[in-house]
Amino acid sequence: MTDKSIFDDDKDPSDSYGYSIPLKDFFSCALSVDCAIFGYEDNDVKILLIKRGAEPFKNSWALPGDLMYPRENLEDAAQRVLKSLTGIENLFMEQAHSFGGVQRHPTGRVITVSYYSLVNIQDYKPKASSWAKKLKWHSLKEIPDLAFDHRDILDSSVHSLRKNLRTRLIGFNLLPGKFTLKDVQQLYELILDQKFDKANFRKKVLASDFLEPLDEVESNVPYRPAKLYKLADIADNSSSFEV
Amino acid sequence: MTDKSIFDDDKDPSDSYGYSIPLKDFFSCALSVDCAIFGYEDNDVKILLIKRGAEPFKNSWALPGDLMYPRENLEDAAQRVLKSLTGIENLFMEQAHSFGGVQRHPTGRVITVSYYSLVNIQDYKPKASSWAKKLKWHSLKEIPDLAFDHRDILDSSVHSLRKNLRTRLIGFNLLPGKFTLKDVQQLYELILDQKFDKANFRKKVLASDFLEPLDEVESNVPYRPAKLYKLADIADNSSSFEV
DNA sequence: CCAAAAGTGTTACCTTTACACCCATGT
DNA sequence: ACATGGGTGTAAAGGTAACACTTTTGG
Repeated sequence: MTDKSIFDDDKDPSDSYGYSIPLKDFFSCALSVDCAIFGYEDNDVKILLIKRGAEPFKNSWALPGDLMYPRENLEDAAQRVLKSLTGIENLFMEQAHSFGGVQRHPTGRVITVSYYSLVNIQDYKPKASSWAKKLKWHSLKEIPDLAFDHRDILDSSVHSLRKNLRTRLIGFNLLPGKFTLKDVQQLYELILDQKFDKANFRKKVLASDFLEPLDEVESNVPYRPAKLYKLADIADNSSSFEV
Repeated sequence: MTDKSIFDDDKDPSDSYGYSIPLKDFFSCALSVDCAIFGYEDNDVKILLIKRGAEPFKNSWALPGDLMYPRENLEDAAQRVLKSLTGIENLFMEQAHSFGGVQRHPTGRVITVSYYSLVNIQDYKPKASSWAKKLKWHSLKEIPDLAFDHRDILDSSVHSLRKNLRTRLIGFNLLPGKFTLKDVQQLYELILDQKFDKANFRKKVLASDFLEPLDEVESNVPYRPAKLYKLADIADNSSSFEV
């Protein structure tokens, strides 16, 4: 690990061109990426956690995350790490926030960049691999103690999620390929912790043209089956939808 | 600088606990912070740039930014660097985005975290210091070539600024201590590149309770002087204001 | 027929928009 | 008096919220 002496002579270099500590001492940090993958199932929003099989924080639950290679783009690192630990590939993730507390990693100075995304749990069957011992979708209502400052990272990701759900299309990512309008409404109510009027919610979501009606309805329900919809092809991440 | 060999044996470590390259090789990156400080003057939004007096990109214009010490919090680094290069102290800055392209810094692997803030140019008299040779408020309309990927960082900061201006209070930071409603409107029109109806804009901004009227009016104007306002004490960064 | 949830129409209310008009001041 | 920009009122248009209602299914 980094020579401890680096830490003992931080001085203000601002009075000269160049630096008062050797340039190489600045190049002693590591970067990591942490992925907050939200899923939706049983009318509940869940977060994908792994059980760490490696030190530090061995056996603790944590967000899937790992060190970035020195010659790897941040985005590539996020993709690689997620795939390596959970098997999930090619998932678009959005950068959320960077965490740079000095003491946040016991091994040395590690700054982490968090990414988040939303998936429908039915569509992904993640499987623990590499040093991830276990993997589980945890309800946001019961989050265990997490490694490092992952609780802060998770909270910050939830915040980004809520903020973006109001203005962007990302919410639909959580739903299965075919879904009812009620599913959409329940999802929004759950994430935003807010009730919507059924008639008005439908009008708004249908008016947005993001949904394409299918010639299909629910089956095996003891009441009038609801029409099924899919996400319209034209809808992309830049489309806006205000609830 | 970092031993080149680190870069030549990046391998996928996902098949074993631990890593296929020595742990210390991960700790070979540097972090930097870059500050996008927006100012407002003469009905124009400007960005504070420094002329670099040190390699690399010596003599190029750049956002004020520098390497973070290995034992320094990110936020502390942002404050220190801004003060060191421009003299501006205790300015609240918001984290915007992190940039981690492999080739973005010629010296080695440097990931940068950008921060931004808004100030009223009248209130700050920044002065180039440390390795900043010169310092200048540049109109956003005429940005010179910038060092590193600072153009991308600037664009991303402008984007964050616009996004937040619509829902948060930050816009008022750009204004002097006393200002007219017209000043507010011009600022919003300028940043959002959009015209607002005078009567309606006034109603909205006054209804928000963010402004406190002063017993004072403009002077030396060849027409009816406008009433002056100041930002109300109760208004904080969490207050919302929708234009 | 009933229960349950899907799905729709109507109205009252509120906000936004557009625009006209009056007001205060320096010259 | 008049030109200039400050400041205000109002009515039309549009969107939102609330709620009652009809429809379709399984039992």
